[in-house]
Amino acid sequence: MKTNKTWNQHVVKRENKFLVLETIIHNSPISRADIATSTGLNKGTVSSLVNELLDEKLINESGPGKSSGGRRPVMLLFNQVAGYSIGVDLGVNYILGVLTDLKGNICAEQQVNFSNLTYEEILENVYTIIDSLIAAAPSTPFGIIGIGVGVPGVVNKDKRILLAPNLNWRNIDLKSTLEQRYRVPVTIENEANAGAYGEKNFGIGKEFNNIIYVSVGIGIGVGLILNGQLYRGNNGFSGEFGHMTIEVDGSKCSCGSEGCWELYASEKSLLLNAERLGLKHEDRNNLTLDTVIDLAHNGQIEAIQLFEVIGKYLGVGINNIINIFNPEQVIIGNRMAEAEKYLKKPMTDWIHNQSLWFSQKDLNINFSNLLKHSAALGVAAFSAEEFLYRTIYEDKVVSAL
Amino acid sequence: MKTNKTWNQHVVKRENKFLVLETIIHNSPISRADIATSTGLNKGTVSSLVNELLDEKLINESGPGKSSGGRRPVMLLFNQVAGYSIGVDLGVNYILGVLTDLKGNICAEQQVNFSNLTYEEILENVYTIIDSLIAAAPSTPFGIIGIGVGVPGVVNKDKRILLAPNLNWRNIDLKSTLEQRYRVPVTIENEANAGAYGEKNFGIGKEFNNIIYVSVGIGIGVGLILNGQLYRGNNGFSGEFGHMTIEVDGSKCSCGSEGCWELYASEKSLLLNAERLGLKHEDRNNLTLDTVIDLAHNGQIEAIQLFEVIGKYLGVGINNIINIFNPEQVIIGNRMAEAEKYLKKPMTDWIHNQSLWFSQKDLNINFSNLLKHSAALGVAAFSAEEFLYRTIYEDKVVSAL
DNA sequence: ATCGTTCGTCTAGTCGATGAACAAAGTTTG
DNA sequence: CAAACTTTGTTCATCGACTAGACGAACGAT
Repeated sequence: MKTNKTWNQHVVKRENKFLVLETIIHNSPISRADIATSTGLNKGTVSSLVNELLDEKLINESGPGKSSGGRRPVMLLFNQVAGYSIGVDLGVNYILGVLTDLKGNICAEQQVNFSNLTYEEILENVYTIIDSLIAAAPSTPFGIIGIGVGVPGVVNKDKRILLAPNLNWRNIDLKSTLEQRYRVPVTIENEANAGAYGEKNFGIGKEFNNIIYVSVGIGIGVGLILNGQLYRGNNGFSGEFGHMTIEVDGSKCSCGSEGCWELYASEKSLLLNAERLGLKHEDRNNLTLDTVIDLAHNGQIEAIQLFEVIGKYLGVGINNIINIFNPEQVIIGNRMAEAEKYLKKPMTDWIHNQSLWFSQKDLNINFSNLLKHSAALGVAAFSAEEFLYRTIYEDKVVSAL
Repeated sequence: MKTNKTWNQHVVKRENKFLVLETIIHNSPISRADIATSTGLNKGTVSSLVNELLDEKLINESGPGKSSGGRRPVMLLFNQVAGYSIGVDLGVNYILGVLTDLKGNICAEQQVNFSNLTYEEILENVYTIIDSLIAAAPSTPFGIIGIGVGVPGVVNKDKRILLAPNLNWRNIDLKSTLEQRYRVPVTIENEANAGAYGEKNFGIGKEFNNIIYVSVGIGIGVGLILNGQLYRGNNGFSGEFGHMTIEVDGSKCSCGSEGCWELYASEKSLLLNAERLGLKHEDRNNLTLDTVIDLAHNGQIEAIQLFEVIGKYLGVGINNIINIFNPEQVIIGNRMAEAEKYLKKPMTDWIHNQSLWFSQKDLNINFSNLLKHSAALGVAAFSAEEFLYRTIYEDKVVSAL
């Protein structure tokens, strides 16, 4: 990538320092000598950069490692507990908050479920969750290094929530609200983007660089990792795949268009179909995704067939995704991923039959393995990554992420 | 962008040298002093880099410029005639070759039309065209710096043509064939990718960084410029938008799937519909796109209505594109763009009615202004760009483009 | 003619990467 | 067990690219 920036030795140093840090993060424990060979940097250079990182408390020396026929190396570890990050997944009917160390390990977790709350009430719940996560954080050199929030809606480049239809939110500046209260950097991100980032960093997408993460919940959103980077579009609105037309002149969608994908393949559509069938759970009368899954588990054929329909339509949309992006990996995530057992076959059958043969080369189709944690971990990782940038670039350069 | 590479002073120098060259290319005539202020580099640094570029014949000094109250600056010009590039657009029923200078100005042009030729026959035509373009090139320091070919099919990362359905080609290594004959670097690229690159560099897309170029010919292909760079997908197969399903269980497509976009919005579909209607041109009996356009120009209502249908379906697909990519610009190119007059209104009407309001912010929908030249100019530009990289990076580093 | 301004070059200085030498701490071998 | 070899990590002199600032040249304005 051509960056239209001038290069000088200061940039070189920062870039190399970041490279050394990343090498330690992803390969710890690792010795100075190994860093030198794996990065191609000179031993002396690595030594001096490592010493700076030690001074900044970003890494630690652990005891000596195994000898390979000579002096034993001093192993270096990423100091993943130098600070803690908070990630909040703000769903349509739940809030999930996690406290993670800098490497994305979950140290504490809080969840509340609700329905039909006002913005103010939801905000109170968010405060409560964040407060208790902060209280749960050990005392560390850097403390809480940032808060990330994933929302089921459209977020613009200034991190303002333009529209969250299922929450009935419009034009909300949650970022400033939280920053004023907690005095730490806050980032707001679309839930699908966050989930994609979570899967890329901690989940099943670790090894891949062109990932399409399909978040199937009440609606459908898509997060795009292209060439290893999150693609957000011109204004931050990319991935509104839920409103991709798959049936011209199909049923009307609330978005104003017709035949949108999420009318056929989302949780909303599943529940609608279930209701139409008059499906009922033994001990409840209010249908939810979980109840339908229960029914399927109990072997009820209608419930299983409902999932098979959803699976086929997921296949239709994913087939489009494959033709468009030629991705390495497609990940199905969010709540619907829990029905993998019933969705997988009809979905992959459709894809194998319909997709162009060359597109199926090197293609992986997976269900999320982080399940409900994808988005929360993703936003927490955004904060952690930005914190490392800030620390290395010392002068308040905001990450160009 | 994080490149997992080490940085040292050599990289810094090359990068700055390339930056200076780009500044001259895009702002010539420009003085050394202006380059310094606009790049942020020191005057001395610029001076020494400029002198190297002069030695390498990549730039020229022209006479003194206007004084702004002091010594008159020496103006620098990009030596756009240091070498010439050849771009070939290999269509389904035509070959268009252009000879361009390094800035993309067309110096010579050759076209032949044909139908139903074998690979060998087409190859002969390509040779003839390239030979005559080479003969037309003035003698220059670097001569012909490369040949680019755009093809209507799927090209993998090794530049092998895996499949060109409308030419009935499979697994063809045109790159090696041409390189052996002409002994210059050859690049093969999908026609839509090439067109996108052409429009981004020379056409209506100059000012934009997130461009979706929709090439509407016999089939439909799409070239993606995301964050200023061509996105090719994991294996180079991205942009097979023609086979995006827009109608589940719609008509069968040759690709094996159903309801593909290009069944509704391409030249192929236009001609099919025209035939069904029994449309006939005065003096010909074989229908082509041009004849239908002629009929529309003559006010024949059925022909105009045919275009309106195509326009609507173009709108359907482009609406999907907008929801998916949140682009800055969508460009409709290739042969169908010539019918802009009849397509535009039904297309934009559909889009304005169906697209989410926030997606339409900062969105430009344009028809190509390079018309049939987009792809040929694009591939020529690939070669030119790679030549500059090679020259600056001297040791045979292949462009990471 | 003189003064102030701008352009481009030149020189000394700074900073970071590099390579080589070296000390420290191991292992292997006879 | 001692000698020889290996590997690790530090130190130091050197190199190369950028920078700041001085300087002369060229030009406009007074």
